[in-house]
Amino acid sequence: MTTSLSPESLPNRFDHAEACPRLYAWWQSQDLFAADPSRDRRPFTIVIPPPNVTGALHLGHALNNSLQDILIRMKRMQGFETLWMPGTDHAGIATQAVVERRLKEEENLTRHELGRDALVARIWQWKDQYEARIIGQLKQMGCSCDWRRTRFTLDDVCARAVRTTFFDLFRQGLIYRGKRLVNWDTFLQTAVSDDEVSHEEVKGHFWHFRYPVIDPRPGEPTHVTIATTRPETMLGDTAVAIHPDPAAALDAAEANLQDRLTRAAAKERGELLEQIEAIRARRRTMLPALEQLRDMALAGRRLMLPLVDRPIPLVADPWAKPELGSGCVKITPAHDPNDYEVGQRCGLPMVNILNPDGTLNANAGPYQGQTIAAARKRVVADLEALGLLEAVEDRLIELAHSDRSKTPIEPYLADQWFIKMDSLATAAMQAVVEERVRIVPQRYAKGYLDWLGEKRDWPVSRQLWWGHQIPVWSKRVAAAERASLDRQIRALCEANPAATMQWEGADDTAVVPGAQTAGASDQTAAVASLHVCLKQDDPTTIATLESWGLERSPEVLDTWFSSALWPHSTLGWPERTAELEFFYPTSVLITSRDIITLWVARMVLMGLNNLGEAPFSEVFIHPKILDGYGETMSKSKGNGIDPLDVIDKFGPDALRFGMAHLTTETQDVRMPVQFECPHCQTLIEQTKKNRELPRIDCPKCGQPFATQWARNGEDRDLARGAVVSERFEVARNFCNKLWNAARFALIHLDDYAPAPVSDDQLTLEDRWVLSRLATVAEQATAALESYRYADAARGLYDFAWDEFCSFYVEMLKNRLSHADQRAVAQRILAHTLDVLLRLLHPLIPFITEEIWQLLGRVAPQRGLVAPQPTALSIMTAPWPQVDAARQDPAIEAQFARFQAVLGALREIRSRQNIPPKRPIEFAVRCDDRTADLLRPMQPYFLTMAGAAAIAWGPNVQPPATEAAVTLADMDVLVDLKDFIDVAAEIARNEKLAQRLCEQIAGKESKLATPSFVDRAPANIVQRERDALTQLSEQLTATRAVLENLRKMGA
RNA sequence: GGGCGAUUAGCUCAGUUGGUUAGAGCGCUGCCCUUACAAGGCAGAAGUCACAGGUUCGAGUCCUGUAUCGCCCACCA
Repeated sequence: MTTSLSPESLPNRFDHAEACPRLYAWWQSQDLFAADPSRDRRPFTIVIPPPNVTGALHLGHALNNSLQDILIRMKRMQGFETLWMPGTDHAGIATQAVVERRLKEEENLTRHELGRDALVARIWQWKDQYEARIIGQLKQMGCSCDWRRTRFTLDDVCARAVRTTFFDLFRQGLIYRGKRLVNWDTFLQTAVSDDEVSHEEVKGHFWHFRYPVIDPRPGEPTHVTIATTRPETMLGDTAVAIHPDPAAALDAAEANLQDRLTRAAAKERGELLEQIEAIRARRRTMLPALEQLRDMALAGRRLMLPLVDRPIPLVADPWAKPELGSGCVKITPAHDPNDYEVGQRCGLPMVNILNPDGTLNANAGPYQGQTIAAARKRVVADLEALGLLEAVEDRLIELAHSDRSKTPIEPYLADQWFIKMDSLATAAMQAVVEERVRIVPQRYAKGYLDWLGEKRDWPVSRQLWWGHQIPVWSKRVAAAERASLDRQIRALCEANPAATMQWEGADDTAVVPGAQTAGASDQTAAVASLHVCLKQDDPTTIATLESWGLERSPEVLDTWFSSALWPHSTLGWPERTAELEFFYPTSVLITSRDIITLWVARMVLMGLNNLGEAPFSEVFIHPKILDGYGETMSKSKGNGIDPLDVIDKFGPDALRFGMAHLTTETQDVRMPVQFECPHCQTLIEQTKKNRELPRIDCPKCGQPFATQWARNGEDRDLARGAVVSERFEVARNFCNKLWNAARFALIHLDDYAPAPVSDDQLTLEDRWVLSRLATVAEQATAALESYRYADAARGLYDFAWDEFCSFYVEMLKNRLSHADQRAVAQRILAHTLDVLLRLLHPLIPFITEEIWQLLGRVAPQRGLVAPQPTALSIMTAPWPQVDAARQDPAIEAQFARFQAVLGALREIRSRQNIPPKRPIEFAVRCDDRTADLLRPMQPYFLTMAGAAAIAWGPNVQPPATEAAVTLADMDVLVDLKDFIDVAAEIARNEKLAQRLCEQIAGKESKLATPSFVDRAPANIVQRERDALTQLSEQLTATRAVLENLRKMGA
């Protein structure tokens, strides 16, 4: 790689738009990202949390991937054989929904009209497009993934891992068929997962209905009252429940409240007391009626379900809560998970009333064909007409909406494949408890353990087309047929180890949309289902199975199933590949907290099951990025930031450094968002109001620009305003500072000649900067190794800016102009910059590489003691060793003295408004040692503060007209000659004296407290005494100065 | 309902095991286009560390409670 620029003609800005793609392409051409398991080094592995191919990456991804690349790059420099495994996730429902929606919008087609194969082909096209875009974004961010190994959760390698795992679990008996309430999206006609459902509070009603009792006996109620927020579901009711022991349940409820009362805060007590009182009132007024209803239930009394005129039983079940409502609850087993449980316990039939498109089916009798909303109205009206509507309350209801289609979710029960979690979860919990998997920050381990501790079986089937199709062939078999089929299949499985079978018990309550009523009596018919799982798509076996009437499940697996295998499927498992042997288990997983359970826990569980070893030893959970209002960023809200907008404006290094700078141990990070006017670059604060506008008029230049909401042609033709955050300015400015410091170095290293340097040639500032550098290297390394990214970024920032640039480089300006000092100065400069670049490289890879290349041209041989040739790329340069011998607290303390005097001089200059070019004279009253130390620094006072020293030592006489700054143990006295602003100086000193008095008073009272003097550690007490002495001396000196000034003023 | 977290300068955030006078960046004020950098330099103003108790010789830091905000999980006939 060559650059034709000479150092003097380097631009004063790093041109990231030009340089970054060039550098990235060069890294790739040199194979610097490639991981090779045959190399004799220690492995360090990270698997990327595969981004969904749903769309482009957002700022959360930018954070996540920056943090991974930072670690990867440091480890690579530390000599590890480093693999960062890239890839993307097929993201089941999310991707299918996006493609389906486009299909509808652009071609007005549904997926059923297009057909399964064609739809899947469309989604593959979408995937190719977005995978390319995502990988492009990662590359622009500088991510050093081994791209040759890029995987996709639906590719052949991953598919094989999925098949193998599913088959294995199936054979172990850990996969079974069961019922689960699904969130049915009637628009997309598919089930959606819980995390794709958002709950909104809407105004709704709570209806109280009365169901007539069939043939009430004397003294019995004629009606039973129930309440519901979803009246139309009454068409699917198959019972009304009453608690089997209302008195005991009331006692239990009261005991529970009493227990809470003992722990409750004062504010909550009133409410609890009210509730207790309500229960007591119920015991007095309602208990007899409830017990009567219970007796009726036990006696087998039935109710007449109105509108469809279906007799339904009154059942006794503890799900009914006597402390709530009427004490009776309607039971709709096909549309409510709790009701389903009741149905199971009481042997109730299930009546599904819903078609897949959200209209009511034949089970709804006269309401068949109506939409839910229409049916709801009519059910209420019809019940009212019958005089069975007892009351209507207004109530806020949490209504579930599908994130994908924005339509209300309808819950109903469907057959699903489940994974038994008991043993798998226990193993995954142990891995964390025993710290074989360490979660950082540790507080997140609790959520992981709690979630796994519930051991809720994992429903893994989805009614989708995009995903790994479940490799199970099934048939419902009548009792008569069972024995012969069993014999056939059993023989087949014995002959073929890649086939395994399972009977599903006498379960005839399967409910699918549109299914007819399944009566309780059917259960006795003992129709069982036979399931055969195949490890491979072996055409002969499939043909055989199909000839026997088995059909493959149309369903696909939950997308998290394939994600759970990611750490080993990407390495080629179930093959024992060299990669798997070498790189598994991986080193660390870096992700955000919202998928600790969905993903992290399942990876641990599957890794343990498939390989007997957890997939990683550490999990780092990074913060979440919120907008300026503390809301999560999302494209649908309009407050999301595209990392490419940030890269365009600030550059990829600034994006990464900014991300690291934000990554503290907190769980959230706020990032106020601005629009950038494309005409005048003004930043316009994004508000909740303007973030949804299609166009915005720039308040500065008045010109309009488009936002992501631009829909009509006129708006779309406008220039688009980027959405950015000024929180990246710090990082951008830092990169610029570094670039210019490097420019200074390059300009002054033109005659660099590598020669050994001995310690006695080093000046105070050399020793100081080397000491600081060693400390910073140590701290930055420790910080990055323990995921304290912000500490690393801040430490390096402070050193580079405040110490290297503001002091060391400034001081070099003198020495470089002296021929006899130039060579040593150049050596230390080149060395310091070299080490600093290497420390910064993981954070800001592009700019450090560019400088590294340029530095290599003027100073190819660097090193503190003996010159050494440097690496071709900074990526392969060794990580700086911590040079403990260079750490010198004494030198740092001495340098601090110099800095203090310099600061005092600058303060006086500024206070007195002395023109910058006008030199001043000063004296320092201090002890002899300090004087000896500071005397050689005279040239620096001249160049850095425009101040010439006229005297040093304990007995210097103050100049006639002075301004003074009193430091810890010395006075800096400036001769102000004719330009003193006496009044200003008096005011300043008065203020200072007052502050000193306050501090002295504080210290004195502290030291006068016997308990402090007696009980605090001696060193602390001594420190207070020393401080008091020093403050008193400062006060005396300040008063003397004041007196002098007042004389002058008079 | 359960859990987790936050509250420090106008804004965004640091603040190690409790111990001198609580820091940074942005913004603000003043001076400077000083030959690496105006995306810069020098200096300055700005804080009742959310509130109330407690522990301690000593609390931004530890404990309890309150308020506000946020996130996760569960549930709501």
